[in-house]
Amino acid sequence: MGFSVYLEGTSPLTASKSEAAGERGAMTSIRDIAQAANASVATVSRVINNSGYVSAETRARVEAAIAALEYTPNAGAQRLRSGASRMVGVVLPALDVPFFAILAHVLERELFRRGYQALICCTDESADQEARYISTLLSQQVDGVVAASVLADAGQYRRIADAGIPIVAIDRDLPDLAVVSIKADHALGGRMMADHLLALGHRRFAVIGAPAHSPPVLARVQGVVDRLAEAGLQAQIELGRVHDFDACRDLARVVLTGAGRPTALIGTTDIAAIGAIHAAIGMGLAVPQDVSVIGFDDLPAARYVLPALTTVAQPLRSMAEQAVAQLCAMMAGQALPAPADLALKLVQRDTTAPPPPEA
Amino acid sequence: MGFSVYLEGTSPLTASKSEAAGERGAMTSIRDIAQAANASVATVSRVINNSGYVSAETRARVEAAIAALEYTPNAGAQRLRSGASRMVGVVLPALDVPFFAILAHVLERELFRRGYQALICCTDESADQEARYISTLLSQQVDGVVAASVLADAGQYRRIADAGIPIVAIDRDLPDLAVVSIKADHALGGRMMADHLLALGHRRFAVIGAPAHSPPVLARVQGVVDRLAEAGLQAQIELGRVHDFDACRDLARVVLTGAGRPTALIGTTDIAAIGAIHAAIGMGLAVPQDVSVIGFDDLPAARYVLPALTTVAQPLRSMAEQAVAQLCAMMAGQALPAPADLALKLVQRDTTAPPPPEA
DNA sequence: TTGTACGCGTTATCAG
DNA sequence: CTGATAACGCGTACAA
Repeated sequence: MGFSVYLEGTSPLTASKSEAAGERGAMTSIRDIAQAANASVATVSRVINNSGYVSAETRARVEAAIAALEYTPNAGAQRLRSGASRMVGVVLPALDVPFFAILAHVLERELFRRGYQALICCTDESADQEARYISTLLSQQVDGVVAASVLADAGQYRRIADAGIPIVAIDRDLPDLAVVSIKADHALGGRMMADHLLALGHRRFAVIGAPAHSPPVLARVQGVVDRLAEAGLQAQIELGRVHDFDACRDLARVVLTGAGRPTALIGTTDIAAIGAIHAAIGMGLAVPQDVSVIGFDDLPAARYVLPALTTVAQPLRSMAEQAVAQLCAMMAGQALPAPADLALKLVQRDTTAPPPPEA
Repeated sequence: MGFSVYLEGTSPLTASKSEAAGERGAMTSIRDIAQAANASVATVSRVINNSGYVSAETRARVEAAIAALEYTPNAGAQRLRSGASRMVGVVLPALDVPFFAILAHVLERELFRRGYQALICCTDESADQEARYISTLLSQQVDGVVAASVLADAGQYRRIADAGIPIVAIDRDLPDLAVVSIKADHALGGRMMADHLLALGHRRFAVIGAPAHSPPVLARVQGVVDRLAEAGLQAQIELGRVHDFDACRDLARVVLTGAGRPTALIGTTDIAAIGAIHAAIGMGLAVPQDVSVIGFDDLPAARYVLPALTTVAQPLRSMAEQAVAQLCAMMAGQALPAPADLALKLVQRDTTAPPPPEA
């Protein structure tokens, strides 16, 4: 009876609370369902987390109450208590660029499959933005971070690493931070582009594209340069600052206008190559009869152009999958899985052919 | 002196805690900086939130401590305390589809600009996934939701609405849920496509594309049908289930092979139209001399194809901006801003021309 | 102007 | 097997 009196003392309070559901409906808490199931909060917690012993009968009562009251655990409270948020920050420059959109898509999907929510952060290539995003991620206590940012400033990521949060870098390095870095061999990719065109018989090359501040892009260019040097050849190189269709097309136009017009145009990306195709055709040149064009990435757009673009495919989706696998291992404190290979592949379509006879 | 003794009593505890920073570094809390600044937690909180009175001197000390200890507020605790998470759920089918990627990009950027973190959820068009995402959003206590999902099952969103969380729908309706819906006039868009081709003199039409379960797509088709009916004409209609380049190309190929070949192909989206161009050219037909093609959306890819695609542009970015503006007003409990108009625009490029003479 | 103390919803520890 | 209870970090009445 004394027990009953104690309950009566607290219940009016709870009643008045559920009454005040006016604006932001007060969440039904573990306590509400404890009361409804005639159990203690501890027992309810045990049911929810499958931890400790709970009799089948009690469990049934609790589960019924959970279903009836449409209980949803409060993630904020769980996080406060446990320190883990089941959230992962995904930092990238933009989503309206297919390369990063595809990356983000696969990352998000794989993370969610394993019970993590992705916190996607678009830095717009602004260091300022990036710093603010990092603060947010810290504040949100993310359990891990995937960084696909192009910014050179690794300083911000030090704050993450210092907090003991594991980081995986995609398509870039994060020097001095003990992290995993997932990326294709871009220098090799450059060599592959040059190789293909050399084999077709080309001797006059130009490399056009952007963005010049991106390490992967520069690595590709270097690969081209190295391979051509081995053949005793050089390339005209025109790199722009912004990675934009129009800008790349204009770059190609300049290259095609100069004396000793190249017979092979190497785009640093598919977009650059597509711009080059437009430039050539706009000048009355035939692709690939007058000029060959090759790209890099093999984005969906590579198949949309006519003629369809020959390009070097990057295993974007595998990269994302592998990044998640590695990060999850780090977050769980397990041994890192062996890195699967990220082989590049030449995809020959319709924009490359032997150079015209007179060249 | 008694004061000093009191401090000594508590400090060893704090010291031992910061020592145990082993695995997941224990966050520096408001208490740590209170101690460092020789102030109380209340004062520190006041400084952080700019609420209540704080002397300039104290404020300076506190801010110095915050900077020195690299304090970051614990979002989980803030949320637990305040009930607001400063997070917004963004539910869409996929990110590897440019239409949604662009939407997500602008939504994310605009939300962050206003202090909200986007929680991007890709449902992959699976009702099951969607339900699980909704649970997560509830669990995370998001302050609002933007839904661009294609799923017809509005039932899940009732759970959100029931929790008193404001919802804005983009590019779809959410019937029976008192929400704002941001979308272009797709029926009018269909009419515009038909109008343009009729004005050029076309009389034999086909509509091809996907996905057939998308209300906006169906509205466009209906617009085409209505406009053609006014001209006493009909169209052959072929809608597929998956919205995929190859599938759409195959659809167009079938249409172009049949008797009474159409002179005008209307794609339900840019991707469908691009597929149609490939089909036509692959069959030896010239675009636009033999067959005209028009698309819908004006995605970047519309400019990549050759010839460049004539299409009806949808103000994607304005839609996203407006969705955020509306949602923020709802979350702040303010009056909804007047909806700016979302005018469609015909973008004439190189895939439409008068039909061939013999037609 | 500043400090104390309570409670938000959870989980984990400890008694029963 | 189950229940009471102490934190987690923060914001805020209320007291000083």
